[in-house]
Amino acid sequence: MGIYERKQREKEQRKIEIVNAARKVFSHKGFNTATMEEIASEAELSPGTLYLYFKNKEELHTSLSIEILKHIADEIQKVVNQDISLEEKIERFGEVFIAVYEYDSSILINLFHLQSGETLQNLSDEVLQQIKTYSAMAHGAMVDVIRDGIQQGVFIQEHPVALADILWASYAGIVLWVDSKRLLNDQKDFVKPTLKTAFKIISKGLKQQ
Amino acid sequence: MGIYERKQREKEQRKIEIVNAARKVFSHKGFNTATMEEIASEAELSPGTLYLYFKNKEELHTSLSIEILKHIADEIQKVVNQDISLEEKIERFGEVFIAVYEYDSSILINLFHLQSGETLQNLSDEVLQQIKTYSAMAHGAMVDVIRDGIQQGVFIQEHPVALADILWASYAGIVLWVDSKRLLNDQKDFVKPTLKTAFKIISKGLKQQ
Amino acid sequence: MGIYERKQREKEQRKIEIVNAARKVFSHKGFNTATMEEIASEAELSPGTLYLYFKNKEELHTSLSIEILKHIADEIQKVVNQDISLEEKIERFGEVFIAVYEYDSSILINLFHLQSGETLQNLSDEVLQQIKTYSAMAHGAMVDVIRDGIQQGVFIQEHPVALADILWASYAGIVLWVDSKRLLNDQKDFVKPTLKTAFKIISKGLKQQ
Amino acid sequence: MGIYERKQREKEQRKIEIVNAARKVFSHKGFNTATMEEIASEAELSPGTLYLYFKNKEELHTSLSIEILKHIADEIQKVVNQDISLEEKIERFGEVFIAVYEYDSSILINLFHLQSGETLQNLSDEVLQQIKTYSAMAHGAMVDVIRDGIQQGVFIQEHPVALADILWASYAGIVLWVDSKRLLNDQKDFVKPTLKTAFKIISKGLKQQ
DNA sequence: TATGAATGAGGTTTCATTCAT
DNA sequence: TATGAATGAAACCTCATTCAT
Repeated sequence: MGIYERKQREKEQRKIEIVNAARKVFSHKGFNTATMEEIASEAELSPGTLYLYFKNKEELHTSLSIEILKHIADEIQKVVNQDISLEEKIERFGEVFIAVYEYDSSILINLFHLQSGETLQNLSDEVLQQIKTYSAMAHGAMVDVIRDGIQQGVFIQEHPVALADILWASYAGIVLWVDSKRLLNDQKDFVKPTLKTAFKIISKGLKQQ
Repeated sequence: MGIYERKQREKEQRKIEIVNAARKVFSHKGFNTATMEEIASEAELSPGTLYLYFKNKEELHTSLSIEILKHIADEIQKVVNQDISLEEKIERFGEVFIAVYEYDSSILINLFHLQSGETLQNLSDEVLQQIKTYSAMAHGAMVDVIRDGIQQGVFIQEHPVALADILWASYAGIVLWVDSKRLLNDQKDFVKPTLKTAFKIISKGLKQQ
Repeated sequence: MGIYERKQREKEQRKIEIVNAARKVFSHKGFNTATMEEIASEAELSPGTLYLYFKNKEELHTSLSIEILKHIADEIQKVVNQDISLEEKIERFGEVFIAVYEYDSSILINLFHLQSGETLQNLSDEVLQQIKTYSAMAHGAMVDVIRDGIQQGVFIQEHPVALADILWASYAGIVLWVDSKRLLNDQKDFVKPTLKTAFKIISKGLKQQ
Repeated sequence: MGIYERKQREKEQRKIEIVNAARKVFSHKGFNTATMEEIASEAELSPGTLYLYFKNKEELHTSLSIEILKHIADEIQKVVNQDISLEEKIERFGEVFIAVYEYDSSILINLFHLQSGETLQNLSDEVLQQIKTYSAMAHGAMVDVIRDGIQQGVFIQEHPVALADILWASYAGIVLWVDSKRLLNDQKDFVKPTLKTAFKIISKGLKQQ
């Protein structure tokens, strides 16, 4: 491994550390309340250093969403590759969202944040493109499954992209909402069963007949 | 009408004007980017005046969500009272969300924002209580329909509160998500058909058999 | 009594009510923290009305000091008229300050406030003149006693005006200081004995031999 | 000197610069009228920088009083260590206050301000503790002198702490008052002789017989 | 005379971002 | 590359004061 590659890898590593610190702080405080200084301190770096790796606060925040989009895309692809029925795959997609939620419950809020006009308008074209790409990847795998299902007559006859959107949105939305109810009610045990039920309903609704 | 009542009504009117101005500005700019000065200027008032009617920026913003929660609760109640089948009611609930979305597409984002931990933690108990109340009202009407459906064997056997949550969350989430795709793609005409499909899927998933 | 006199008297009465309310609020909160709205509310009037009687907040605050200066002048005059020895009069002057302090412990702070450059520079000439006048009256009576004492060889040979200043300042300063120690220590019973001792010391120091 | 010490010293230096600027502006304008922007500009810094060194305006202001309390404590200790009679020490204490007054005539006003309830209630516990500490140090030295004097039968038999309070308060109060008369009368030369007389009176009053 | 809603200037404070070291 | 002190713009919010009624 040449010196350039090593440096490159160290740089990549440092970036990951920052993202991890950022996730911790953004999760805890939310976008507005979190400060760059806190994130720097969590990453055991100085504020200035963050700006060597990220153009500004917004893009640091966005990188969290990109990271998770990548992760979701990967996990969904794994489900697609499994040797199970299409219906089962649809249900497993839901479990991907649950896993993401359990890893960091604030992350889906970030995803929705990201999509809000306020945020989108302030992003650089480059980052916007990244989001579109990874988003498309994650969706793409879903679309494939659905398209297959339609062709085999297992799923209802609708535009597969629209169906993938619906799947994605309702899964993400439900996780988000159920989580917010948990915040309001301070009880936690209903979260997972409710989500399971939700995914069953959606997948049932998708089926032909 | 006495002088007291007139004054009271004027005051109420003024509050509505402020809320309208706030909606316009928050929609356009989002919570952070919007400034109180802009809102005041939109309402043709001075900044200080806003604070005679709302304790701070946060509560002004929240009042938008409360307003819409009230509206949703009303509309859902209207659907409940209609002389149509339970299945149809479920689908009409979706149309309530579409109507809200068409009235002001940013408003559902507010609702999700509102439920995020970041916001909830900064709210006064009084306002928090209001949110819980209206939220409960809106859900309550849904729960009634679902409970009836379960008893009549039309809907699947699950906890009706959980089902209402799922319904609400997936409807709101889908509207939100589909809207964000519109923002990313700059095309609009797929929004409504996609939503319609979504609601059909959910309501189908709810049904017994 | 003509209608003009009655009106005049009512006006005077209203002014006293405002001053009383102002004293209560300023005592409790201090000059900066107190608001005109609070004072108005305490006086069961509207904010605007205060401005019919006082040019601004500063002058309303100053009027408290003028009021107390008048009061001190009166009380000191009473001591002067008593049929007691000059030495005793000097000690009784101290009791006047104690009485003022017991009536409203914040009032001597006001007096010192008043004399600070910050305040003096913002006062109208008219009010400034009033202060000088009443201040001179209060001092005048002291000066008379001291001048007599000097002539009778009871007090030390110094400029009587200077001695009166010293008397006034040390009495006021001690009351103020001892009160502030009370605030820091949350104990109260040492205040009066300490003051008594203080006055004894001063009056002893004044004496010839 | 290592790099850490240099930085530490620079930081200390910067703090002193800010305090100096603050003293100048607060002296000239008083607490309310002075603005942080003015102080920053006087220190040739930006407003934000002040907040790196002081939590808020109140604590910056208070730091002036703490500084002077320290100074007074030192100077009084020096008097205590001098090889002069106890009576002389008492008179020299007065000169400490005169010197402080001549260094910055507004500073004793700050000290009295500080002790007023309005200010004390808004101070952090930490700062409050500092004030108590330095205050106690300054008083402590006075108390020692007085206690000696009582034991030697030179001073009157009273609680030495109370006597120190009286000494402190009358000295500070007199300086303050005499200064305010200067402001009202626009003449200056009577200040020092009056103060001298005052201290003579007090110290005479303290003496046994 | 009294009201009290409205004003709007201006203050404190925060914090993303920069840049000399 | 990393630092972290300094920046300074800009936001929120307060409240003394005014003025139409």
